[in-house]
Amino acid sequence: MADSLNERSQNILEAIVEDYITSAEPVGSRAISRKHNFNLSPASVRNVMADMEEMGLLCSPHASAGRIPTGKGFQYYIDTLLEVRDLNRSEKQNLRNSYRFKNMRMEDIMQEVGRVLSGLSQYTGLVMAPKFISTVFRQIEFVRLSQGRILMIYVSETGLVQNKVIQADRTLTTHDLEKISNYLNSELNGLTIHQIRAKLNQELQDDRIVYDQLKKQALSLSCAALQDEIEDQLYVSGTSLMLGQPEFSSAEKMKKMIQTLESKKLLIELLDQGQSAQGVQIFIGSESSHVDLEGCSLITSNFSNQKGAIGALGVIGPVRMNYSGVVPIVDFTAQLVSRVLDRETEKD
Amino acid sequence: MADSLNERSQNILEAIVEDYITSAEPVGSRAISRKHNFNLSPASVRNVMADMEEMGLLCSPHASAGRIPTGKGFQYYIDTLLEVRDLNRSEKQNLRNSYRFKNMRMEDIMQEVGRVLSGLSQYTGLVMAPKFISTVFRQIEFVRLSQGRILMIYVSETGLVQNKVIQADRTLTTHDLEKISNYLNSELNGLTIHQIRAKLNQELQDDRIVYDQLKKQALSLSCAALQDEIEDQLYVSGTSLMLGQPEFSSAEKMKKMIQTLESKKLLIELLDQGQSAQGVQIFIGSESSHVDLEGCSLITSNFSNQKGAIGALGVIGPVRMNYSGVVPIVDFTAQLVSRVLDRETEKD
DNA sequence: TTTAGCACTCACCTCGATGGAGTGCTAACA
DNA sequence: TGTTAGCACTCCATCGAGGTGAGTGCTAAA
Repeated sequence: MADSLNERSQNILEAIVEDYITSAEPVGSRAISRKHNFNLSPASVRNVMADMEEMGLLCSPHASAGRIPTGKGFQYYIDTLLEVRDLNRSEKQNLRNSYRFKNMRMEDIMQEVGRVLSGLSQYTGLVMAPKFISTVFRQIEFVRLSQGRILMIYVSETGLVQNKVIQADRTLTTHDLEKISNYLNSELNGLTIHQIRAKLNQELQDDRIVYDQLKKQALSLSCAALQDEIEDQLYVSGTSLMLGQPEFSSAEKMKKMIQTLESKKLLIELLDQGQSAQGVQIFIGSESSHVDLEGCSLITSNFSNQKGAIGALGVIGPVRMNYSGVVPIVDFTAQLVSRVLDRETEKD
Repeated sequence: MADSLNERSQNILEAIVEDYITSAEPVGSRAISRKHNFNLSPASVRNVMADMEEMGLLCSPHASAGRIPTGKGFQYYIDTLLEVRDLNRSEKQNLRNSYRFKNMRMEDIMQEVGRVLSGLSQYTGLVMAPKFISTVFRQIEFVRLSQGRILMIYVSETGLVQNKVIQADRTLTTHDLEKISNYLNSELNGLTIHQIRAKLNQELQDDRIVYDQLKKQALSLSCAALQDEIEDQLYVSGTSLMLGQPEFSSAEKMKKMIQTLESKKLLIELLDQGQSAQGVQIFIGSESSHVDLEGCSLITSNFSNQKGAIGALGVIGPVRMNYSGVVPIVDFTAQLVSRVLDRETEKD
């Protein structure tokens, strides 16, 4: 995309981005020429900077301030210059020890992951629980509520509990429901929601089913229960942590950020977008993408167990984020969570 | 508590509080004497104000500013001067129409209530779901996870689903679990958790139980499942709304507020405190109570169905809150929610 | 091609002056 | 005795002037 830079320009861009990441202030030519020993005078650095400003990689808030990287500048840095090292053994062990998953519900695990992510990164942690449609069936139960409504409780193979209220035939007795759930539990065990839906559609076509009362009721109930999507669950933690960053020092910007995090919709959308990708992804909320995320970056990774229950986790913070520090944490955490999901699935 | 005020002082205090509620700025003697037709000169008003300042009901941010009510001043206003009118029929109908509870899960209802409360009040809505211990048993199910862990799913009579992972005897088969849950579902139906715990303790004393394998297993499992508390669930909505208030105009204060709302612990504590009370309660977070809530007020009310499932809802905002507008909303919403809980319980 | 030098720009800080809102006090008045 | 007009006083907010420092762009020399 950007015209390619020669090595010197790259070095200078890298230095500017990294200085800016730690200081959050415009970086001047003198600082660059002194701190990093390029053996270049400030004047030379200025020339390079002027070129990069023209290319749209840098900008200056006003005439006599230093330069700050633009969204495009950060993008270039991330695509070309950023070197992400793997965590070493003891770092991995530390990270593992940060997480306490013992005897936790799936919900608690997700929340814990968010909390740790945000604590380690000092930004805001995001975790999207495995999507309903990608989960594998383990068990379903029905509870009769008043007025013909039925509470459906679905447990996925990883122990994720989701529930939903459905309107159903008033004549169904508790005993009927029990028979139906028994039937479904034996029929659907081990299938993904995807497969289940295919199966349901197929059986809907089958005329013979009208003769089997139980099957018919089971079919209509499971259609109501499993055909529609269930809303994604997004856990946001450490909102206040991120607000310590200088980019949110003005009350105005802080409020906007909170609004964005609170509505969740946009975040879910973004996490969805990276769903087909493998490994860590970085979104930069510059002019291009959504207005509400201007000035923010999102580092995410998917996690999934072997059967394919797909969720996502990550960290959202200012564009001026410590990428080299946060990326490996997000990456390894996603691997850890994937492994935990697999452990849940294990038969003993 | 405060030395009683004569009528004129009361009128002036009321005027000051109400002016301050709408303007968020210190109120001067001239404004009071002009806008409200007490037929008093500013000088007279000043005399009264000076007295009330001495009594601790007012204070002035600096020598040449007007007065603002202190926490104590607000307390006096709320205790003595505030007149809360009931909503009229059409207002009630409007409020009823704001809530869409149809085919919603308990969780969704709680969330919806929070959203509407915050939307109507322009402050932050809080809803604490009925406490586990106060709920009435409807159904329990067990799902085997890996490594001898069992997922317990508990549904209360109002349709509130709670789950928990317990460590149990590895030898329990799915079939055993089914028998146990059937047994428990018939034994415990309609009992409160309170009653169930008493029953469990009693049976633990009973030696004969060792001879009945099923009963023994059921007992140990339900102890693990129902004996401990389950964490309270608090729904917080409209955080960003409240941040529009001028008291949070500084980034510093905004951040503090977010932290308080995010940690939830303190809020749950406060909502718990009002649990024995009836009707609407108002907490003023002045010097007396917790530091984190300085400058905030909390308007809450409990809700409960006839069987006693107790939760709480309310609104948190700056001390300078529109009490006369918000109190009736909180009050009537609590009544509505109570009625919804009862409807859930109804047999059809 | 690089660099030293220099003029220039602009944010930021401080300082002092000004104006306005509101108070407290005092003395006069009903 | 309570109320009020008048007045001096206090303090904040705003504005503009002036100085400072960081950093730039340009030019000419090495």
